[in-house]
Amino acid sequence: MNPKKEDRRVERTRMLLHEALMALILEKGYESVTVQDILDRANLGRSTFYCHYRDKDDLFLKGFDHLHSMLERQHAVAQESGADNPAGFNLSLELFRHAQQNYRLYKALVGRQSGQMLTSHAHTLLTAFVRTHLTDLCTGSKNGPASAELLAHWLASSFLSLLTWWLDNNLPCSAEEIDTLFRKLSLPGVESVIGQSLSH
Amino acid sequence: MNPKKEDRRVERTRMLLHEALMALILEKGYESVTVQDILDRANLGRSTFYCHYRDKDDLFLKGFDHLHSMLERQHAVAQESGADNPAGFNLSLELFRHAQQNYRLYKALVGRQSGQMLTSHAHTLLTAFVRTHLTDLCTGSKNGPASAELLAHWLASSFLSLLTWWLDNNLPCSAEEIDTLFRKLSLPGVESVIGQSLSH
Amino acid sequence: MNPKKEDRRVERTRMLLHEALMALILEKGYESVTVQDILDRANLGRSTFYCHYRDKDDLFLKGFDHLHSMLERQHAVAQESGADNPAGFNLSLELFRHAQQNYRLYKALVGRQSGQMLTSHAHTLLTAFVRTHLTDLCTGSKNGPASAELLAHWLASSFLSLLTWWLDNNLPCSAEEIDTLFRKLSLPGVESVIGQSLSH
Amino acid sequence: MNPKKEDRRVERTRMLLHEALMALILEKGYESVTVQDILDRANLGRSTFYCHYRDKDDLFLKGFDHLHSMLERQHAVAQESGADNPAGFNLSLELFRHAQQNYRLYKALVGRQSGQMLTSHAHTLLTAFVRTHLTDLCTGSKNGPASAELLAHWLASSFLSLLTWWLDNNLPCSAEEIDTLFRKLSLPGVESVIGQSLSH
DNA sequence: TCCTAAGCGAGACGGTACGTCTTGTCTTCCA
DNA sequence: TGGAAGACAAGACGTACCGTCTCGCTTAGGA
Repeated sequence: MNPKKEDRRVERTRMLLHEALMALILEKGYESVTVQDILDRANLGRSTFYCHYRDKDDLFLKGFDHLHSMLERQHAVAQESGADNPAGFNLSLELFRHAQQNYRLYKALVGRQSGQMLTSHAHTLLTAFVRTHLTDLCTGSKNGPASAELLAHWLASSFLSLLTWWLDNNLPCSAEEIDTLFRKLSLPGVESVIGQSLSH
Repeated sequence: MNPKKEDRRVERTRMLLHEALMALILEKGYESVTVQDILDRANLGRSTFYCHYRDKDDLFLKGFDHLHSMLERQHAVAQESGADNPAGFNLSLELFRHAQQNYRLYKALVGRQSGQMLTSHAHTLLTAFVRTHLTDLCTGSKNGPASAELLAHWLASSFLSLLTWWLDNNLPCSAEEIDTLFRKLSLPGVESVIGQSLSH
Repeated sequence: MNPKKEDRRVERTRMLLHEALMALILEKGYESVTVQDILDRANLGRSTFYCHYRDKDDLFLKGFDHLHSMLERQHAVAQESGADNPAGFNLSLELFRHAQQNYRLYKALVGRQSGQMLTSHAHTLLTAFVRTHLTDLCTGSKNGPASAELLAHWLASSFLSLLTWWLDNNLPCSAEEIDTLFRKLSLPGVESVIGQSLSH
Repeated sequence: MNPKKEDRRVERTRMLLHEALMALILEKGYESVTVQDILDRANLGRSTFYCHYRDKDDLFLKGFDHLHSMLERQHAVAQESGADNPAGFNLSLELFRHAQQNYRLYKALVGRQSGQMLTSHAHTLLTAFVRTHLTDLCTGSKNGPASAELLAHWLASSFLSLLTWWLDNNLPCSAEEIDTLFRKLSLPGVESVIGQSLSH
């Protein structure tokens, strides 16, 4: 009847673990962080960790889940606001802005220290997202469906490349500027391949 | 004058180790491969391994060295053949071709199974290479030197993205085609940013 | 107040390790016993061993500690029961008896198979013990303190020599008999050197 | 017919190895000395070592052989000079003198640093030697042959105990004095056990 | 004088044990 | 009763020696 207190404790424990991991990633890089490191930092026992998470990766990816949620929400918004911004490319700006607001978190999750795991996870998600929106555009063009897959893959890489650079260089410019750069770099290439102009 | 039998033995041992690692990467992925796995596969003793290489990563990266050598040689050729192909971008086709010729090797080194280590190493090398050739182009344009750095970073990502996709999808098209795609995707973006046309 | 179950587990683990070592010493001799042998015999994991002991020697010497404790307790008893038995020589009989009662343990710890380490450790302890009690006797005699040191050293050797012989020959006589022999062999020599009669 | 030069080289090599080992024993103790240490010190190659000796122990024991020879020669002399010095006890003085003359060698071979191996080897030899001479004395006495064995064992221990102490304390007294001590300590005990006076 | 056998340096090699480290499970304690 | 504490098994790691081995170089006695 009163799940409050207990859930609070659980939530607190998870937050401690999450924050310990983030702090440690920024200090030593993802790969060097040990489960024991996290435990020591969070002042928790070993079993507590494995009670909540399957392993280090699990804890790490759970911390990434709200990014994914945002991606989904962004998708909905993009659909509402009409197709005037094809390929969901307005997502990029939102992501850059979100990264700016949660600088330290993003740096731990996506930056040079983060290991490849999350980056490749994010790459997969982004690719899937972009692919959905590209398939329409590519139909009818001379490029087969392989090209849509490839384009999605490439666009995700392109975006993550800029995001990573931006974070690892401590946000040398505004989110709007880096987003503009992303569009100026990526869209002409896409257009030249699908032989069709994108409104940007 | 006579590198003799001993060197032959050493060379044979290193080759055995190298090939065992490559085979195992393709089977189980880089991270899962154990030093003992390599030893068993190559029929060698533990100390022999550590006599030649510091650890698994060392062996792996040594196998990547001739790629680096090729990059360097390619650089020399590019300089000789004239600047008609600015930014050294003819390198990309050579790399795609080389990857095609050494398909299995590249797949082990760069593909999905390879872990991030080499990819990030390759990224660093490519970035450095491209940066050198971009600096000239960027001077005089409105973009500061930071942009040259960023462009190099982005171009390296773009290239590796296509290379990875190509390898992981079992070479669905010819090296020339994937290179054309790379150029069509990447160059327009670069031109639009530096505000200058590249001959391609 | 409650040392509880956890400590029981630890105690059981240590006992398993200790008994495995003792058994293996009797089978193959101390030097030939491997940490892995002990682990296999005790059905324990490698890290468990190193969690409790620094190395094989450590485990071995810890098993010797209660002998040392007994030596200390014996010392107390000897002091109580009066100086009628000078030089603490009644210790010898107690040691022989204890060895008889813990035949297999002593054989592993002190016998031919035990390596030199414990023997020399025991020698050091015995020497220290005897020295303490000899110093009084030697003062006033013509021998300097160096002689007390030497006598202690020699007595310890003499005792260990008989103990070793007795154990390695599977207790060919009773503890009382071997102790009598020890006294008949050792005390006359001591008396002849310090020029003073010992009640025996 | 003329094995000269080659044997000289061989002899020189063995001497180098032997002296390297002795020096290293005095520096670090027998157990800590590595075959590689010996090789480095002697400026010899690995195979050279194993060409002459089976292992470190072999080299060590070979260095002990002339002590054994001396024991044998001493035995012959003792027999010639008559049985006026029963039990070959005049050997002890010769040994102490020899040890004094070859102080550093003995210290390496017998001292605290030497490991147990040689000591136990020497103990075996001494025991055998003494046993031979004791058997006569013991026959007819109330003690069975086991006692002769035990007495030999004990006498060897007693002698080695004093020798070790003498060497490890840097020869605090003359060979004659330590020998006198040895006899004053050991012979009364022997007499008291075999119930028979020994001329000393 | 050349030849041939040996001693020798150099060091690769297979193997075994070491002590360290990290992981994920499992058991027990305690609030 | 469920979270905390931490003992435990498992097994990879990189290091240290060992004893074997193959290979040339050198050197000296006999042809």
